[in-house]
Amino acid sequence: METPAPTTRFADPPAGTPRRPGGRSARVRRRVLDTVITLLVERGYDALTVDAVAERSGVHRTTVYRRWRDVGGLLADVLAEATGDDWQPRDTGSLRGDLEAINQEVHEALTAEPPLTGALIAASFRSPPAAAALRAFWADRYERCAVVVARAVARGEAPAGTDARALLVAATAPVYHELLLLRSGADLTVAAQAARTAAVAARAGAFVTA
Amino acid sequence: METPAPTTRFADPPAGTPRRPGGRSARVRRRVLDTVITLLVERGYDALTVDAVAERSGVHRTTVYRRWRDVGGLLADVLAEATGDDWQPRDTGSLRGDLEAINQEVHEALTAEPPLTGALIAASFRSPPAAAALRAFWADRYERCAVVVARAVARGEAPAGTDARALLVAATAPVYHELLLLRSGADLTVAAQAARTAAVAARAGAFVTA
DNA sequence: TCCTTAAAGCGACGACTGTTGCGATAAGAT
DNA sequence: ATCTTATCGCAACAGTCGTCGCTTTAAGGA
Repeated sequence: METPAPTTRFADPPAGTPRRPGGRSARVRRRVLDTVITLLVERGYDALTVDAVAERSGVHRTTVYRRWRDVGGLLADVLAEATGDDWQPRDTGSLRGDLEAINQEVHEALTAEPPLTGALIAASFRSPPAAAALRAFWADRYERCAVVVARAVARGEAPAGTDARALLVAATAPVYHELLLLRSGADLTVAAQAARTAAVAARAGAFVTA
Repeated sequence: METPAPTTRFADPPAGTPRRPGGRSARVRRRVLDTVITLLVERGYDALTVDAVAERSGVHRTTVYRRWRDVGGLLADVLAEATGDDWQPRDTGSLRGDLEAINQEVHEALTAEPPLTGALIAASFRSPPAAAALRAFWADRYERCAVVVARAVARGEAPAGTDARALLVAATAPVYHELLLLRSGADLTVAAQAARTAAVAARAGAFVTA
């Protein structure tokens, strides 16, 4: 004659936001996320299973499944934690130089071993939370890079009204495309070439929208 | 006192190339590949398991596993079959128009429902055969598109020595980037904008390598 | 300090994945 | 027509994935 026990717990917050975020939950979260990074670095993406994370971290399988649902959820949480860093684009003195510097970092991230970025992207195709986290990460990055365009406009390297995002996408997209999709064994010249092209197009006013 | 039976069959050709490609093997292949496409269209990528394909096609699980190994192998075979079509880029009379037409097709492919292209790309991150097939497909497409650049050079819209592949990648990469990675709800203007930018850069000689 | 109950731990389960050994069938050569 | 053997069908298996009902622990409020 009591109220029936709820069949599902954790109804409202789907993952990562316990209503008692204190001591134990915090410790569990920390141990799990640390383990995710460790496993990813040591054994790569394919070895990153929920079971492996659970065993290695000493947290029970069921707990991981309930709080993070799957590997994508785990990666999303790791990524969310990493998004709030203090990264800023370098200031090299020219638009082309700035874009080249950005593209070099993109190139490094995409060719790093183990392929952490690649793992996140692969996961984003299977897990909506991972996709959302990655989208947020990139939105943040592109926003911070807008200052590069502002500086270029101030120097007269691009006309006023230049669409910063479009310019940045044009500069970086070829690097992602070659390395991630076409998987050509592209070296750093791709990064430089794409940056140069975007700078030329910007000067010609190709990114002025209105 | 006979030679011991080999424990593994299908040693040399890993997939899809039986040494007796005749009647039965051909029928099995056809039924399986048709089923892959059907399932992909009807239920999407996540429902595309080896078991589902086996059951639906009436071919035994074991046979599918032996010939195609996994879902990636199945998709790779489907893709290989689709690569040999007679596709050609449209001739609109201008570089910008040609690039726009190409980008429109890319846009369509990436936003099609169900997301067949997306499924292939997702699979390419997990299966080397699928990745190889996709790479071959794109290499073929970019090669066929080179004629667009040749026409542009002939019309004087780009200087001689323009790197066709670099130009085409610059034109198309932003569309893939926005739709696949950034997942912004980008409409066709992205396609047009990227084509326009690439055309401007080409005219300015941004793709002349030497 | 005590109480309520959110969250973690536990064991078992059904479903699915991929493999193996063996027998049955038929492709392709003679 | 006959024979060899590549390929397919079959059944059973271990391993993994994700879930569920239940118990135990401890977070956070009184």
